[in-house]
Order: sequence, then C-alpha cells, then structure tokens
Amino acid sequence: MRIVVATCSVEYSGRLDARLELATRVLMLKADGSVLVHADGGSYKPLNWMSPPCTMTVREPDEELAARGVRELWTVQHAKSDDRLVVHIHEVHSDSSHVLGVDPGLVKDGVEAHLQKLLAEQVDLLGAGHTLMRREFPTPIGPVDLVVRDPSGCTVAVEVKRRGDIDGVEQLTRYLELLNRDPLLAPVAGVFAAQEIKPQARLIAQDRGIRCLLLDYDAMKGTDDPQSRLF
Amino acid sequence: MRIVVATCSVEYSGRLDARLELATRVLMLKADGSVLVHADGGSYKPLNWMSPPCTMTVREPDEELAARGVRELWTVQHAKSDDRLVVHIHEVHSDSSHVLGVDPGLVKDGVEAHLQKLLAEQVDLLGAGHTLMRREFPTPIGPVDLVVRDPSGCTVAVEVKRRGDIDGVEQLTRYLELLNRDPLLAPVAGVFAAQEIKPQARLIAQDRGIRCLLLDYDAMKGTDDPQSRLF
DNA sequence: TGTTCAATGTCGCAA
DNA sequence: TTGCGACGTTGAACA
Repeated sequence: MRIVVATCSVEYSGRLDARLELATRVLMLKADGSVLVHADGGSYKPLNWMSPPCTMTVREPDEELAARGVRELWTVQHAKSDDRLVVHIHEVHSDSSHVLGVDPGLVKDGVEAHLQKLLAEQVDLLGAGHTLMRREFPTPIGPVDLVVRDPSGCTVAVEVKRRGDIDGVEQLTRYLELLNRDPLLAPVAGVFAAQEIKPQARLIAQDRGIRCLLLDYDAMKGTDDPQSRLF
Repeated sequence: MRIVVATCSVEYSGRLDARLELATRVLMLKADGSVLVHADGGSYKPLNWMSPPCTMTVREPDEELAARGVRELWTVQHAKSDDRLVVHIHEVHSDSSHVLGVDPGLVKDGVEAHLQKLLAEQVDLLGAGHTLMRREFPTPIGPVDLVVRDPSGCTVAVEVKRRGDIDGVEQLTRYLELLNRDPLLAPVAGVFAAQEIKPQARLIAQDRGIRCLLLDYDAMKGTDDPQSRLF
C-alpha cells in the first residue's frame, strides 16, 4: 500500500467522463494496482478511483504540461475494459509505502451468529451427553465457533456455517491442526455443522474424519427457550 | 486528514454486527470525523467505516485489554444513529496528518440526464420526421423519459438508459401499458434507447414489440449545437 | 427535510 | 459467464 498526498488533477474516462480540478488530495495505491482518490470529507466513496485489475504507468510530462506545473503523469488503465484514470501530479506533499499483508476480511454476524448461539444452547444436537466448553474459543488464527466435550471426555471443535462449503471445512481443518498441537486438548475431533452442506464439502470432511451435522434453523429457533429469543 | 497505519482489530455494531480480526490496515480519519478502514486490496469500499456525522474518542485500554496487546481504544460514534465502530489499536506503524482543504468536487459528463437531453434535441435519431412532444412526461407510476410523435402521427414512448438492462425494458413496458389505456394517446409504441443494450434485454424488448436504439454519446455530443454545450 | 431514483454503483450467490 | 437481489448502499435532485 502506497499513500501519496499530492496536489493534482484527475480525469476519468470509461463508462462516463469525469474530472477533478486541481486540489490537494490523498491517493491510495493498493497492492492489486487499484487506485483511490480521496478528499478530506464525504463518505467512504472516493472522489475517483480505478478498480482492479488495472496497472499504473508513470510518465514525465511533455513540455506543455510541465509549463503548466505538472511534475508527473500517472495513467491507471483497467485490464479488461477501456476505463482509464489519468492523474496530473503537480506537487507531492507526502509519499509513503507500507506492507500490510493479506487481510482476514470482514466477518458479519447474522444468521450464522444466531445459529452458533442456538447450537451452543442446544449442544445435545451434537449427540446426547455433550457439554459446552466455550463459544468463540480464541486461537491465533481466529476464534473456533464452539469447543465442546463429548460424553467420553474428548474435546470437539465445531465450525458453524449457514451454507457448508469447502472453505468452511478448510477453516475447521486449520483449527483442528492447531488445537491438536496442544497436549492439554488433544485429541480434538471436528464437527462441521451447517444448514446446508455441499456434497463436495461433505466428501472432503468425511475424508478428513470430520463429522457433518445438518442444522434445522427453524426447529432450533422453535426449541429456543423464550428467555433468549429477544432478537 | 489523518492517516494511520496500524495493526488493529475492528468491531462494528449498528445495522449489523461485524468484526475484523487482528491485522495491519490503513485507517483514514477525515476532517468531518468519518473513519475508513482499508486493506491492501479489494475495491474502493473500505473493509469497515463510519460515515459522518460522527465523533471519535480515544481511550486507554483497561488492564485485560492491555494484557492482550491493545494500546489504544478508538470509539467512533455516529451522531444520529447508534452505529458505532470500535478500533483496538495494537501497534501503530505510521501516523501522519495533512491539511487538504475543501475539494472542488467531481464534474461528470455522460450520465443518463445528458443522454436524455441530447436525444430530446436530436429526436431525428429515432427516425426522420419524429417530433418531441414532452420530456419527463408525467404518469402515476413515474415520468416517461421522452414522448414523441412519429411521422404518421403515432405516439412513441422512449426510455433512455446508459446501460440497457432488463429492468429498463420492464419499466418501459409498464409505461406503455398505462399510456395505451389512454384513448387520446393510444396506440403508443415503445423505443428502448441506450448506449449499450444487453442481449437479454434486447430479446425481451423485441418480443414485446419494443424497438431498440443504440445511442452513440460522443457522436451525439459532437452534433450538439454549440449553444447548449455548456457542461 | 424526506422521498425517489441513478450509480464508473459494489458484492455475493445461483444457475 | 450472466442474472438477480441486497447493500451499514451512496449521492443527487426534487417536492
């Protein structure tokens, strides 16, 4: 991520034509090539931008542009369409780069969170005699939805999803690998619980010894005791 | 504009609840109090944000949070709703402020309104001898973009879009149904005019006897008489 | 100030 | 890929 504060003008041409007159703005250049032009106000939407996939090329201005105060000419070209952003850099006030790494991404709490909560309350759905140890069990790679103990005293890690896809199985697999390194917890079994489980996900889960559990959201809501039904 | 690069976790609660696990991100704090949380990829939409009007308060973490590595606690509270963003700052890698001033703002050219205006002026593009009856012809279900009369004296309803999609055809269909109930206007023909018409939209239009017309914005702007070329 | 509608909408899922 | 619907939609024009 490179962040440049510069006095600049910007032209966009593509689905429409748009222009930003000379002013000082923040230019955010992301690792995937995308560029955002932000002012010191407004909402999260930039004044102008180019979405990935795109590439930026920097040129020296010709004499005429240089005479008008342009120091650099940035051209950000979209890879697939002919959308293009041209930035005339007049003066750079700040220019810094930072290594951010891949972001784990936003987790939204909706039905999935509710499912998790309901399963925590109705932990017997995993089989008679199961007891809840923790919800949102923290690990360095993110929280495990549920950690429970089965009747034999073994630890079980549960991943709850609305739609059970391969991604979810992979996630649970990573948790299991990590938890099984902890001698106080190991051996840890895995349960993949979802409203709907895709055949491929089920296959991979079975191959890894992960049990699949279909959840009936409406039934679980129905059995929900009225006290906690205050959503 | 203050820009902070920090390792942080973020929680949003408001119209939904969402969470960003610990990672390094860019925090953009605008002059109006709004805050954006950006990762090094994705589109122009931040991972998380708070729109103005809102205010940010900074607190020291309590002992428990401090033990987990939190150095600062930012709470961004929306002024009118109870939307709230909480940022747990673990480590600050960069922190800089810049004075940007007020932005002159984006000037656009080529939006639907321009297309409609140009077509109203160049109504011959619908075929020689067409005359404009009205722009924004009012109906109970919304205004019809253009109502024109063809050389034979028949009424024609025109829907103008930048990108001709199915819902545009549906919209025009509703207008035509309504207008054709008016004995003073009926029979009313339909023209779907757009810079780009999706194949499926064209199909549906043809099936309903609606004529499709591709608009060349640049050409229309070129033929535009100079008096009205004051964009 | 509220309502309606376009948008360089974007985003995510299903067919 | 395309279509469909939702979005913490945002933004602008208008009543």
